[in-house]
Amino acid sequence: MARTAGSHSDITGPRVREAALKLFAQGGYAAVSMRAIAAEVGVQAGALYNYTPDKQSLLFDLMEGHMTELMAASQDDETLPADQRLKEFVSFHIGFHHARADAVFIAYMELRNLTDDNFARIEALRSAYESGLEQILRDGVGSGVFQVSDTKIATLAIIAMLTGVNTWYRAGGRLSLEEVTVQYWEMVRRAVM
Amino acid sequence: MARTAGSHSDITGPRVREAALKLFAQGGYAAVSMRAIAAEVGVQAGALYNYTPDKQSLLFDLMEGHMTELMAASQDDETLPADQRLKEFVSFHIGFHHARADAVFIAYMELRNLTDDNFARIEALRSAYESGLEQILRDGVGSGVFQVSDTKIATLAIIAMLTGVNTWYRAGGRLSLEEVTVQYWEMVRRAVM
DNA sequence: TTACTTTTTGAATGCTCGTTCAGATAATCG
DNA sequence: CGATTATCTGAACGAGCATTCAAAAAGTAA
Repeated sequence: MARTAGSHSDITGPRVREAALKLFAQGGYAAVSMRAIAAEVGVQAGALYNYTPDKQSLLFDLMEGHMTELMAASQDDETLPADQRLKEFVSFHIGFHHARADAVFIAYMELRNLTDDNFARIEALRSAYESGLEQILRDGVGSGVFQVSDTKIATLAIIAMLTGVNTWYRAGGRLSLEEVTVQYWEMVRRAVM
Repeated sequence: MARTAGSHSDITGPRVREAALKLFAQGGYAAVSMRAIAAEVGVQAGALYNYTPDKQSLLFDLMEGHMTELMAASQDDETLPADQRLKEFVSFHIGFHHARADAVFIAYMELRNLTDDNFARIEALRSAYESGLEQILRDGVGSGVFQVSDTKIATLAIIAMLTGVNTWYRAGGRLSLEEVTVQYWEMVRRAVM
């Protein structure tokens, strides 16, 4: 046997990334073997090297892809009042992260497995995302609608709080994601207004 | 060579646990070999098995030890007003977690490397700790000092926010831990009162 | 000192790891 | 169709993995 019927890089490539995403999130980068990823895809381990030069690049590509998507998806209309922008941020953050739980998990847990260069690039993206929120807070303080003594700390606190939803929320539970979002927005609003 | 000069289980035992804690936090459970732990201690890998039946038990003992310490250290005087109890909780949580950053990191990151039984025991401890905070919130709602519509969600949100300090705070930075604690208490207070 | 216990070494066991590559088969192109 | 390219297999490589254990040395107690 060699090339298999129906095989095509347009099909196998995405499946490799999906399998790696799922398995890395499940067991952690170090604990997942290339053979395990290959088995999930349904190929032999050697075939993976048509799609990534090595395991480390596979991890980095997943993380960079996630962070880039995050930056692309986050919108902020600076002409709106700060409280409205903040409400939109809360809603977006919870929704986006919930829809990509595996990628979020990896992006937070596997930073230490990146080379220094790769780490710096991911951190730059994360920092840019955080700056978006901080700008909202600063604008709100400037316009007098928020009372926040340290916008940097408030930024980190809010993001940690919102991202935490991913650790416990499961669809089909007591509350819908919309109800959860309402509750978090209420807490965030009161914390800064 | 065999037994080495000065060797004693009262000395080597703690050093094994310290080395494992440090290395697990640094590189992750799966990425750290028994040989690496042994090298950190200054013994051969075989000697570790005088102190743990296997690698998995070493991880579990560290996590259980951390969670047990956390439960033992957290105090809550139910006779005090709820807002005072909450303030004390915020201060305690930030301080305790900062002082044990490695153990906290492991306790949050390595849950998936536990067997089902061990996972259940750690989760029970975590749940008990969270219940302590939730009880404060419920009492505060009962006495009218807090306005919280869902104490369970508020509990999870507050803990995520406070634990997040560990991801960015480093001694010697712009703010002291006391200043950080004041800021977080202000946000928590406003979120629930 | 002698007998006994505690602690460690160092070698060995059987696996699994990431990665490479020649050869084989399928898809595609002219 | 035949020629070329794309994709995958299967075996192999050297290395490192967790764990075991007999033997050796150090500590301890009589």
